[in-house]
Parts: sequence; structure tokens; C-alpha cells
Amino acid sequence: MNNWTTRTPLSEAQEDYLKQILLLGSGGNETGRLEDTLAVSTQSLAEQMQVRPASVTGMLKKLAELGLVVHEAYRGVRLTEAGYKVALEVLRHHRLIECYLHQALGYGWEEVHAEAEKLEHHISEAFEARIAEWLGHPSHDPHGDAIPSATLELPQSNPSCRLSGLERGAFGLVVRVATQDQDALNLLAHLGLRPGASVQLLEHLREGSRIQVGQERYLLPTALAQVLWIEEGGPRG
Amino acid sequence: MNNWTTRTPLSEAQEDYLKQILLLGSGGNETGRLEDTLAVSTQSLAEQMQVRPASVTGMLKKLAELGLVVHEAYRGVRLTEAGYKVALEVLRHHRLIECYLHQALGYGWEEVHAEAEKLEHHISEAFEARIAEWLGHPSHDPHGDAIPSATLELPQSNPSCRLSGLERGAFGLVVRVATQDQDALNLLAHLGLRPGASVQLLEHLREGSRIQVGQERYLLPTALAQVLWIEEGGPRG
DNA sequence: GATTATTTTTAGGTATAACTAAATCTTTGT
DNA sequence: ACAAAGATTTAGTTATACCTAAAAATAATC
Repeated sequence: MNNWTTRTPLSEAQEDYLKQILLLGSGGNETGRLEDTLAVSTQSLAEQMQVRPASVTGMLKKLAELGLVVHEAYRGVRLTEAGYKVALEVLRHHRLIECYLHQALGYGWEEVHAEAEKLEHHISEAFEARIAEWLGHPSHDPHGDAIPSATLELPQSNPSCRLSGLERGAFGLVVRVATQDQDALNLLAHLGLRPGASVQLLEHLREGSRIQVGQERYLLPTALAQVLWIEEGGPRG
Repeated sequence: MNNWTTRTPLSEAQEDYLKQILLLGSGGNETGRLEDTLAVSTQSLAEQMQVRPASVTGMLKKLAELGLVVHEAYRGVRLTEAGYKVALEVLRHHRLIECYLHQALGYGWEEVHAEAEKLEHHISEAFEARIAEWLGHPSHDPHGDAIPSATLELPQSNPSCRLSGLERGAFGLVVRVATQDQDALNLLAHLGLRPGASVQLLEHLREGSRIQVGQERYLLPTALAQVLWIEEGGPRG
């Protein structure tokens, strides 16, 4: 374990592992506190990174040597404070870039992920600072994900629940679209199910949830209903 | 030699080699025509890329296999049409990014090079198109270097000469600052010797050239006087 | 034609990050 | 409690990309 806070620049793969450990450990709900994250299994990381479990073990070993994770064999991996910081930094880059592409360059909110995924590893702190400034230090990205501040604090979010967990007849506002699947994003964008959209839940069925968005009614498969996070509230603001 | 126009994505290093072959082969004066470029020596490439000549030979072999350069042993290397296209594409990315950092994000013209150097390899064609549009399809970057168009044509430049070649008493406009050395850029920026600045040449001395910029007079070392390209013209526009 | 400088070849090194196969550990079901 | 199933680790391999030093080959110059 290396304690010297030295910044041997991490590889792209290493940064991605740390980011995924944070995301998986948060169960999609980052609280901003390392203590609230769970240990992540080798398996789930392997799936997420599209790699064999053995490859994950290898990488975790390296990250553990760097003092960025604690890996208890057979029990999963957790970030250390240092690793958590790096992961938040990467997340900040990613989400700021998404914001910037959307607001400054006119990308659709469903298009920004792929470009941000590449760029997040290659921008300087100066660049980060400049776009954050230009954007007015936003708290959330175009998908509704919270953006860590320059000091790596996460902003508070209002209570919300998955669309699939909404009660019959309830109204609400989409506050977050929690998927990175490009096809899912395209579909949701086409239906107008973007952050800020107003929806009503009509009924839950075995195949999915029947909902109303504007004048249109859709039967949304459960897989998709689970990625939409809703803030409950009266009909159409 | 691979003729299939396939786009096996090139590595960062490969793109950098191609770019440097173009820059060195143009002697700092790109005409936009491959025929006007000279063969580049292994040595000069090695210096530019900060590696040993043997490494250059190795890389040239690989690039030749990809059909991007023609390497005549012991006689130097030239770009093929395909390699020339790639090099221009990289140059376009680099210079557009420099413009964008300067105009959209407020970077100083002397600061943009380093950031662009990293980003040029990691932006998509969509990103390139969007920033080109935002900028209004500029023809030159903040250093005065010509930007290849979307179709990879280089814009015509007005005739110009090095400050070191100017005649005694002549007036002119800085149109290009042809160095990537950060310290040189900083120094020139501090003296106000940026593209667009008006200068008069007072006299040439052994140590350099005495010049006047605004109210100030400087003795500019020859090494620096050679990177400043001047368009001759009457005193202060 | 010999000397010098440059270039290429050869052989080998480093680093990253992936993989497979086999061994080992943990969990689960009976 | 134990066996089977599943997950994880170990060990050894592969592939890529890049680099180097030293020896051999070539070109240029006197």
C-alpha cells in the first residue's frame, strides 16, 4: 500500500475501474459518503467492464497496491479515501463534460454520454474549472445525475423513487434517467421522457407500467421504468 | 501496404508521428499540397518526438505497412495521400481546439497549445463539427497557423516573411508565431508580440533584432525573431 | 578509398491489460 | 455435515505498443 499521496497518473482503465466501483457500490444512489457504499463483487465489475473476472482480480491487485482500494479476497472491493477521491474526480469530469456538450454545443441530452466517456480522462484541471465556470457550477448533469463540486462534495438531492415504484394514479417529475445504454436513452428521448418531464402512472402490469406523458400513453417495460427516477408532485406544473 | 481504406483507429503516437512528418516536411510553411513537402529524416523526427532514431525507424515501418507513409531506407520518409489526410485531420483538430479554447473558454493564446495537444486525439468528428460551427469556421488559429477546412483544404495565406528577414525601418503586422516552446510563447505574449500586433524593425545586430512594439523597444534574440512571421505594411493600422 | 555521420537492423526490455485453465474458496441446498 | 454449484484467485500466456543499446549497413565527404 502506497501512502505517499503521489500522483502517478492513472491509466484510463484504472480510472474506469474506480468509477465503476463507486457506481456499483452506490447502487445508483450516490450519497457523497464513502461509508454508505457497499463492497463490490468481482463478478459485477467484470460484467460492467466487459471483462473476465480473472482480469478484474488482476486490476484490483494493482489498485490495492496503489492504495486506492481495499480488496478482501472473496468479499469484494471497496474504495479507500484516496480511491474515492479519484472516482469522484472522474465522475465530476464526466458529468461536467456532459453538461457542457449539452448546453454549450447543443448536443442532445441522450447523445452526451459517449463523448464524455472518452473526454473525461483527457481534460486538465484548468479545462474542468473553465467549463464549470461557464456553466455556472451546475449541480446536476443532463441525465439528472449529481455533479461532485470542485471540493468533491455531492449536492443534496430531493427524495425520489423509481417510476416502477410509483403508486397508481400518482403524478411526478422525471428527475433522473439512470442508464447508459444508448438504445434505451434514444427510446426514452423519443418519448419525451427526459429530466424535467411530467408523467402520470396509470397502472402497473406484468409487462411493465402504463404511463401518460403529455397527451400520449405508453406501456413502458419494467426494465425502463426502473431507470426513471421520479419526484412525486401534483399534476403538470 | 494496406490499400483497404479501413480505419483501424490509429494510436496517439502514430497520429503524432504523421503530424510531425507533415510539419517537418513543410518546413513550417504548409501549402496544402503533398507534392510540396520534403522527405523527412529519421534524425529530425527523433529529435522532434524525443525518442531514439531506432524507435523512429520502428514506427515508420509500422506506418509504411499501414500505407500511410513511404519510407525509402536511408533517404527519409514522406506521407502518402492517405497519411497526408490523417495528418491534416489531426492538424485540423489541434488548431480548431486551440481556437475554441481561446475564444469560447478564455484561454490565453499562448496557453492553448498544451491542452490541444492532448485533446486532438480524443474528440469525435461530431465534436469537431460543432466547435467549427460555433467558431464560424475560422481559417487560422490563435498562433496564426492555417486551419485545414472540413474537406482538408488549407486556406491561402498572404505573403509574409520572418521578422529576422525584415528590412531596416520596415513596418509590419505579426501574422504568425511559429513555435510551440512554452517559454518562448510566454515571453512573446508578455511583450505583446501576438498575431495582429504591429511592429517596426529598427536594426539588425549580431545578438538579435532591435524592434519597436507600441511604445516599447526590445532587442529580440534571433532565435525568437525567426519564429515571428510578418506581413509587411505601413505603420500601425 | 577511407573516414565519418547517419540510418537501419537486431535483439531485447518495459508496461499495460487482457485472456485461459486449473486450483481454491464460499455458499447453498439437502 | 457434506456435496455440488458458483465465485474467486493463481499462474501462466498472449497481445499491443512503445522503447533502447549495440552492431551492421549505407551514404556522404574529403
